[in-house]
Amino acid sequence: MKSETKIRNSGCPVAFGLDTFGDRWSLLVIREIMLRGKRTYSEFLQAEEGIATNILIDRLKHLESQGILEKNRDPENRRSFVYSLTSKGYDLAPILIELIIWSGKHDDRANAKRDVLEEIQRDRDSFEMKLRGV
Amino acid sequence: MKSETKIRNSGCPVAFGLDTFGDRWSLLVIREIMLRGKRTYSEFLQAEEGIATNILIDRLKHLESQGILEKNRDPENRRSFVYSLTSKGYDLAPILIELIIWSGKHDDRANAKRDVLEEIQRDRDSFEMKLRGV
DNA sequence: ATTACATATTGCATTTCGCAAGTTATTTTT
DNA sequence: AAAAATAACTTGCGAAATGCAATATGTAAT
Repeated sequence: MKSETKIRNSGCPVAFGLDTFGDRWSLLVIREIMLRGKRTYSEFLQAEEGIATNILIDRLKHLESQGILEKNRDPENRRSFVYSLTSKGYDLAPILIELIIWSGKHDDRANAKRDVLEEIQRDRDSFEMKLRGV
Repeated sequence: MKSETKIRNSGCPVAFGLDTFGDRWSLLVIREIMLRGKRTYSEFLQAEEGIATNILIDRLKHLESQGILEKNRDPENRRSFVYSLTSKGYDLAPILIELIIWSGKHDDRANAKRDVLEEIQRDRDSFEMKLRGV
């Protein structure tokens, strides 16, 4: 996990966030958990974007080391591990929501999925509560 | 600019946003413009994080091709170009704000800069207006 | 014409990524 | 108890992206 060693450490909050989860895959893993209820390594692998196994495990370890995810054995399936968001991880919900709003406004592809966007527009606060599992 | 060819195109708004500006440098360029009033190639190069020249020009072209930036000659210095945000680019303000809020909450380094965070907390809406140049 | 400045490009070593195959640990089936 | 199946990794290697230094191109001032 080399990516962890390279820290810009500029003190800027934007740079801090980018160092923590600002790569092409971390937010997709977080989306799988927060928006789609996925929890295990093999479920993340099935995501439509097709993440490679070594990249996935690298990101899971990184996010875990950053206190965004935590890993525990699945009590219902002893050979499986469950990744879940910490409160620090759930605090990413507003970023995810703003990302969805931005894309909803600017992605004009016909196949763009609009259901989540409409749900946000109806009631953003309760959508955020839902993401947080409250 | 190979990064442009690799598009996940999954239809998911999170993936769309990540494809558009979800690398380690794009948001830093946008920060330079939106939060620090920087406008030119050489100003971006001076950012504390130290972006390489080839990466910078790659990202500028990419963001321009995505309609987030536009490039014009500086009327006051005819040998310089000015990059500015389009309205699509300014719409990234809420994402930047949420990123700053998240980092402000979770970056416990002593040197983390808190002035911007406090300004957001006092009045988020007028901070966003300020970023948008309104 | 020369110099200086600003933007951009090129070459090359290093790092990361993506894909396929293999490994380890645990559980189920026979 | 042995074999098969499942889940979570790990490894190897070619391809792509990145970082750094040097060079090139275009514009303006002297």
